[in-house]
Amino acid sequence: MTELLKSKKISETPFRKEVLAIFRNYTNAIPLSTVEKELKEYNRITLYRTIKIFIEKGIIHEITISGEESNYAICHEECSTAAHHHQHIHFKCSSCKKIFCVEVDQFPSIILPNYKIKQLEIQATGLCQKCNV
Amino acid sequence: MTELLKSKKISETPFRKEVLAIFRNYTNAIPLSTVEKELKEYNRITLYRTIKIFIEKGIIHEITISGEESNYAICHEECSTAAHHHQHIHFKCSSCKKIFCVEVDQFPSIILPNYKIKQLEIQATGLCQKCNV
DNA sequence: TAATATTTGCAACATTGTTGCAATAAATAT
DNA sequence: ATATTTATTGCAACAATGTTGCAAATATTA
Ligand SMILES: [Mn+2]
Ligand SMILES: [Mn+2]
Ligand SMILES: [Zn+2]
Ligand SMILES: [Zn+2]
Repeated sequence: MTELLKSKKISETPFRKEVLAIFRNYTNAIPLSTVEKELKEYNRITLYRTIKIFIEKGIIHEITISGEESNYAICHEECSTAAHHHQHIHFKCSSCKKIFCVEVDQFPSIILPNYKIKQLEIQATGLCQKCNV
Repeated sequence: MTELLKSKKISETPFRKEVLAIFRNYTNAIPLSTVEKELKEYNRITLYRTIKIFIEKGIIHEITISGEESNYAICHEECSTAAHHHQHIHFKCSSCKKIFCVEVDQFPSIILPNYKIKQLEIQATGLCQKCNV
């Protein structure tokens, strides 16, 4: 299962495997601080570089929400090295604060008179299943 | 026209008027670095605090795009002190790199089986009118 | 197993944002 | 208009976040 690193053509080091495993253990997106908590021991700089290369290689993607720490999640769709083009939305639960990547069968489209839209990115806020009892 | 500061119940100081005027002179969203360039002379800390209070009071709103400097734009809709609820999308032109707040007559809605969506935030990428010749 | 390419960790630095506090300026009440 | 009250500004000092060059260590390839 750590074939992923090889398939993305980056060296398979213990540290990278460890970080990848952390992302895989979560069903939601997580910030750097969570990755840090999960790692027993780590070098701050190496972690930054690991996150960076994971994003570049299409292993994880970044989710930014105003005024909050960036979150990161595994790319389930096949992401190119060049760009992340996800047809899913980012859902933030206002109760448990977790951020989920959610597939949606009918991704909306917008037409604007004076703009040529190539891509949409959608963030939703609300309640996740667990919190919406 | 500087009534805005009074109406938002914050003191009307020369510096705040100056910063507000800068935002009003742009039709697109701008990052802090642009505000800084426009100001002849300024105190870094005061500027941070000004941006912060402008956001809190619903005068401007923040637009965050992955891996980029935050951008800020005047709130044209009436924003409460509590939260910014904009029914417009944020459009980033991949050519001129400008970010625009764009009204859309039919704001899309999404229904997800396991989530209760309260609010959507939409970012679009593509070409603006000027760049789409 | 040796040669080569890549990653890691250190030191040092850059950038970005925050806080306490006294001086200053703005708003309000006389 | 002037005094009183309240809020803002700027300084110093700090905290958090992210970056770079480079030598040692490790992974990949031959
Ligand atoms: Mn996602
Ligand atoms: Mn906007
Ligand atoms: Zn939840
Ligand atoms: Zn453009």
